[in-house]
Amino acid sequence: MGRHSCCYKQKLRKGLWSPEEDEKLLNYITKFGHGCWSSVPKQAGLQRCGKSCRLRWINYLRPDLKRGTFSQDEENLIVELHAVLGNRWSQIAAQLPGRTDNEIKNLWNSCLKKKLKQKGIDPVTHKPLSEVNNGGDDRDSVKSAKSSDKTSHHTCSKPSPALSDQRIPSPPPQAYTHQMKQEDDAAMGACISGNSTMMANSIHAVTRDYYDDDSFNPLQAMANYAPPDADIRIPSCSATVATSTSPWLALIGKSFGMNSELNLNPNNSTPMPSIITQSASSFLTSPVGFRPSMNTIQTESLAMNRFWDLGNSSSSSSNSNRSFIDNGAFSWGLTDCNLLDKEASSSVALMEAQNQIGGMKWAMDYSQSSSTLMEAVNLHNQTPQSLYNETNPDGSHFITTGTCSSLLWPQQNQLC
DNA sequence: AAGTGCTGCAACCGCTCTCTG
DNA sequence: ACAGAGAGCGGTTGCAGCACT
Repeated sequence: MGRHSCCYKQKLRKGLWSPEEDEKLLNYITKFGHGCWSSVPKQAGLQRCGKSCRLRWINYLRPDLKRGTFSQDEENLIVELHAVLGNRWSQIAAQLPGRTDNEIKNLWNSCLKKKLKQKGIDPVTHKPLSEVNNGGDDRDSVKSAKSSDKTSHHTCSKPSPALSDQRIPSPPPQAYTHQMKQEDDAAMGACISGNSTMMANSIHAVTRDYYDDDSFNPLQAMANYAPPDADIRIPSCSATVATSTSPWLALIGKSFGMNSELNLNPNNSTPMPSIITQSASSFLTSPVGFRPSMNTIQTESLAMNRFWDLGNSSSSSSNSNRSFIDNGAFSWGLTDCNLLDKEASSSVALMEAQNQIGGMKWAMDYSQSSSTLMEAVNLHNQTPQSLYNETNPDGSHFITTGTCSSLLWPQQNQLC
């Protein structure tokens, strides 16, 4: 416990900021920028620590802040994002222009949690409260009940860890066998072709990689493995994707862990819960991806030998074509929903699915053809790499990489 | 009018990560 | 490789203002 080290050195003001202090800070940063925060208070003539100045600027003085109450759309988006990202307030805030993480965090703790509970949804797991209570582990609810018997919200104890706090451990080293690849290929193919029986297997195939259970959440994993400055984009645009035509959506819905009873039969038109549909559809119908940091790749991703695809399904009824580019870190999901559409392909001059692996950059040029063999270029040594147009059991196609696979499966030549 | 409890917001605290020397 | 400083994040607390008795 104690004050930040910089505050020990001299007697610094704490507490609320006066209008004069605000003006000094605003004037200084407007003229000179903040640069090194620790030097800001001195330069600006403030008896504050740099940390306090930074916070005041970010949460209150920044000119691009949108003040005022949150709209219903914003609240909905926060709930959706929280379901995916957990208490990653800064990442949630990144999706809401003009809003700060602190603001969103306060809104969540003071308002949205209650609203969800009133709707019978557990704010931690985003599952129905009845389900959570049955599990007997609704710690947050228990605590809330206890604290409500007392005095104020301040008596709330530390909430149970959200999904985001449950860091996904590095997967155990695992040899990648021919059989496993075949299973994965079949599973992915099934995922694409909409074969319901095989799709069930595909879920298993995807999740089995790391945890031997269905709790694995690829979106959560993506967020967890992403570096703090990662460019994770979950655009708010929300095209309608019918679950009946989008097995991949069903897969992601399952992976969200929000509805374990999700019917995976693509011919079944049972609507998904709206929160899943919206989250998943917005996720899937827009370019999504992030650039893993080198550290991430070196320390975590390269230790894996299997990865998942984060592409998006076609929003049309066609689920036959799909591109996933396995590159050893994550399969980049930069495939636009129309990318493989022939008419649209010409407009996509260069859809870059670029990543860095050990200093190599990969770029996929989709401008040549949308349905035949494509070329990937290793930018590092300019070596063309082949992409293969593969055929699903039902005759539909999907695209996968050739030589790139040696990165995905580094032990390809030493298969068990 | 005074006391009490509740609420929402702003700010602080401690921790972790990253950068730099 | 290591230590220290800075930046950023999420959890927590302090407090002003409001509602209610």
